[in-house]
Amino acid sequence: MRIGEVAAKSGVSVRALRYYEEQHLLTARRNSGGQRLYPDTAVTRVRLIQQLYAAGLPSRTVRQVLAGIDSGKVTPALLRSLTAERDRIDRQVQDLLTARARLDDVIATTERPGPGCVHVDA
Amino acid sequence: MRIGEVAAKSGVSVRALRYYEEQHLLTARRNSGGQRLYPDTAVTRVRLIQQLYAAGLPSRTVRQVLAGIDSGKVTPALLRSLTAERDRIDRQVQDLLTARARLDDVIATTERPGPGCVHVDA
DNA sequence: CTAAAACCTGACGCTGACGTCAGCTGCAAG
DNA sequence: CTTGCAGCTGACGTCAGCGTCAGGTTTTAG
Repeated sequence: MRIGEVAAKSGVSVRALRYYEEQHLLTARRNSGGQRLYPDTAVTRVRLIQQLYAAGLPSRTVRQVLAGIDSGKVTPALLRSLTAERDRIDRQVQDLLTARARLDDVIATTERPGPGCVHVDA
Repeated sequence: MRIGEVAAKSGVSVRALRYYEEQHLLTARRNSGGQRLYPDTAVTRVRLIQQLYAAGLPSRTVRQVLAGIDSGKVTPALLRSLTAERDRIDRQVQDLLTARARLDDVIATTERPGPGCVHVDA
C-alpha cells in the first residue's frame, strides 16, 4: 500500500503519516522510486497511534508503547510510565465530568428560568 | 487581594491571571499605584476558568459562559454552543476510556507473561 | 508519449495558554 | 533612605501535531 491509501483507510492525512515516520512511530519500506510502501497492518497501527494521541499521550510515550508492543515485552520503566498515564487519564475523565456538570448547570438555569443561580462555590 | 495572593490561593501563575484579564475573563480594580486588586470571589472564578479550560473549552467559549453566568441569562446561541461542547466532552470521555483500555491491555501482557498478544485490530 | 495524479523532501506557518526576560515602578520594613 | 520583593507593561519564546506552500520526481491513465 502506498501512503495515500493508508491515509484514506486510517482517516488521517498524508502529512500526519510522514510526521509519524519522523517521530519513529511508523516505518515503511521504499520502492525503487523512493515511495513509501506500507503493509496492511499499518492501518491498524495508525489507528492505535491516533487513539493514544487522543488520550493526550505525547509522541515520546506513544513511541515507548509501540516499542513495547513490537518487542512483546514491557520494561518496568515503561510499565510505571503507563500506569502513570492511566492514572492521569482517570483524573482527566473526572475533570471532564466536573466541567460537564458545570455546563449542565448553566444550561439548566436557562431551561428553568427564575432567579438564575449557578453554584459557583468551590 | 493583590495578584500574588490570588495566584497562590487559586493555584495558577501570576502570568495566567494577567492573561485571563487580556482575554476578558477576569477584571480587577486598580489601586493608586496601578496594581490589580481582586475581590475574594476572584479565587472561585479562577478555579471555574481552570475547570473549563481543563475540559478543552477555548477562551472564547469560556468568556461566553462567564458572561452568561454574570448576566444570569444564557442566549440561545450560547446554549447551542454549550450543548455542542457537552457532546464533545462526552465523546472525549469515550476516547479516553478506549485509550485507557488499550493501556490496560499492554499492562496486562506484562503481568501475565506468555506469548504476549495485544489486540491491535480495529 | 503525455498529461495528470500521487509522491518526494525541505521548510515555514499556525494555534493556545501561558513562560520568561527586560526594564521600570510601587510599597512595606528596618 | 534604601533595600528588596512584588507588581507593571510589552514582547518574544515554547511546544506539538500537523497544514501548507514550493519545487522537483514517479507512477498511472489514456
